[in-house]
Amino acid sequence: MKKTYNLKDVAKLAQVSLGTASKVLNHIYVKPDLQARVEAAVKELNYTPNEIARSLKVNSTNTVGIMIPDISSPVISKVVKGIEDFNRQEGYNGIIYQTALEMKIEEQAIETFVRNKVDGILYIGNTVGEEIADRLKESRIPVVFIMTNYEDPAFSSVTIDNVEAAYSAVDYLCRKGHKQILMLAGEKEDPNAGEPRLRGYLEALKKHGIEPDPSLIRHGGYRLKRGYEDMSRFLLEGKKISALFAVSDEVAIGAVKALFEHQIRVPEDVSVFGFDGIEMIHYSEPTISSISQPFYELGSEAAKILMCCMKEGKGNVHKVLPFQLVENKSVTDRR
Amino acid sequence: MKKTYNLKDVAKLAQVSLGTASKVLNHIYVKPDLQARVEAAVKELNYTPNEIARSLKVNSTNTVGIMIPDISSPVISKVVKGIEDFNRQEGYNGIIYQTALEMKIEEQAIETFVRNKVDGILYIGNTVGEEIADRLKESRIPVVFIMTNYEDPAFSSVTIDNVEAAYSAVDYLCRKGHKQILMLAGEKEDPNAGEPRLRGYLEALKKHGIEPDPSLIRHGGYRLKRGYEDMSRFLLEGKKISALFAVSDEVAIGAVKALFEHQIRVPEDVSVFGFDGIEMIHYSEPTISSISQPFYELGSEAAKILMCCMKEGKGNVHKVLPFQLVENKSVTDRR
DNA sequence: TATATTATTTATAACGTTTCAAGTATGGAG
DNA sequence: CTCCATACTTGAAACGTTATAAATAATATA
Repeated sequence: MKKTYNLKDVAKLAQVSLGTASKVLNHIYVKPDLQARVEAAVKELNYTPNEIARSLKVNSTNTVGIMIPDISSPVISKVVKGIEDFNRQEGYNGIIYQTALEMKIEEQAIETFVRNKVDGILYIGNTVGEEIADRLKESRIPVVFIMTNYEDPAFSSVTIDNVEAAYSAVDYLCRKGHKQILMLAGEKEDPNAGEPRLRGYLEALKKHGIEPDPSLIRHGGYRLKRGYEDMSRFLLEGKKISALFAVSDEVAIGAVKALFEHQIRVPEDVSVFGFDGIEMIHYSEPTISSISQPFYELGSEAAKILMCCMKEGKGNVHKVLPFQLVENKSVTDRR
Repeated sequence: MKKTYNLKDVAKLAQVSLGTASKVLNHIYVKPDLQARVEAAVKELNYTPNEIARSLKVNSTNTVGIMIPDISSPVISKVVKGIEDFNRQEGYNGIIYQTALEMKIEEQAIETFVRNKVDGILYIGNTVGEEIADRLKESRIPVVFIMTNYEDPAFSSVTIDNVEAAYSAVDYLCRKGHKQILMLAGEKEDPNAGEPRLRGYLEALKKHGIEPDPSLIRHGGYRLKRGYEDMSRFLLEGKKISALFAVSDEVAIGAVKALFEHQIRVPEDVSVFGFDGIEMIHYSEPTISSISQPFYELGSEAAKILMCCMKEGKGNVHKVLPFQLVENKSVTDRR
């Protein structure tokens, strides 16, 4: 078993001191001849620095912890891509921890991050419990929340304006003459997506003088299957609607399947409006109008802000990125 | 700035030696009273072990490096979920490195993994270049390839039988009476997905006595957009076909969109068969028949094998997981 | 009771870096 | 030619653990 060389070996071979060898590797000036000898030795021994030892000494790991509900969601994975690409370019690594939005697991995640001395934390969730917030604070690690609603001067955040986005979606539907608009609204207790998007929906109805019908507000989930199930259940009631506003594109696509199975045409019979702007909305039949969130940028922007927090030590930056209304073929004009 | 406590502080407070404190934390027997004192001190100081220091000392990080083309792919993200779930349960962390299948970046990934002393590497790609294989070997880190074709006794792997899977897909189409079967075949030089799936296609045609028509084999990409583009391009030629076999579900879904735009009905005019079994095949219109790969299991199984390699030091396990043929509504009977 | 044996605990040396005070060249000024 | 500043280089001390050998306490044996 060939031993793996360390900096001491390099120094010895180059006939310089450990300190000098270290300097060369950190691009600190030493006399050219010594530098050359060290570099030659590095090559000769095929030396690779031990990042663990460095981390221990300088007390910084160039690693960030990433808490997400579920990597297999198209939304999350796009955000993570934005994060990873930015971090990589800065020479940082990421440890991903899937929490399934469960507080217990979130606590484990934080524990793991603390033990592993991550330099920063990126958090995607929806509800941030007090306990979690407290743990994050006592960890004294910079945190940036992504697409996560939580007001606290101790942390930074990157989001879109969910109320405004939902408002403009429903406003769009109303302008097209829709009056009975079902909302598949996500989780009732979700202060991030569920609650604000519902609020936007209500505000838009109000503006258009439409009395909200409680039976047209259905709470449920965010994923494909739930969209299909929740819509199917609604359709069994036989209630008449002219449009559907879904809390996510996955729910919208699931709902379209349910509508199709009930021989209800989209958009001729019922219009559908989604939320998120995942790639698939352009490939479903019909293509689905939606609010497009800049996932990749949400990720990269958050990573960038975190980088500042880690390097300059300050926190409390709050950035709201713009959304976009994407017009596709799933909404018809009722005027 | 409150200092963060270390094991020495704990030992001092508990009035025991450092070694004893260490033992308690590693669940090695010490007299109950000492143990109690240490535990009390740990709680009192809110002590968290420094994993970095431990890693340096024991020369093992409980971390695995994960090389993948792109986390935002529905296929990859499912595999990664399988990996992460298994690793988490074993107390391991993962460092994800997106390679975009570029050798240059793959080299950087390996370099990063070596510096950070990962205990094992999971690799998803398609082509494994000699250089990459050599680097992996000289790193002396256990490696498991996932969904990646590379024959070398030095490494382990988890895959499905792509030839067999493609064969059974095309065989299925042939049995339904299809003769002019277009294959959107992925990359020509891809020994993992592209090449073997094409081989399966050819073998099935041969078995059914169908002379393969070279103009019905189109190389291209694997993602939604490429599926749409590649199919659109094909359709402009006006060539008649009765079925399409797509190298991936994303390609299939993209192609369905192209077909739809050309007013070609699926499956009435053209049948479509996909590959992968991503969730979306059940939500497209029509639902798409496909070969379902056990993504999650591919990931978790690979992580499990890697765990063995890391702990027992042996490599060279090759596991082939079963695929499944999923019958949906995108294929019609032509007999 | 003294001694041999076993069971625990302790002190100390690593692990591979960076850092900083102290040391040694180098070069310029007097 | 001597003396000082300046420019590099060096040696040793960390960083927070684990592991090992040496020391001590506890128990059994005669």
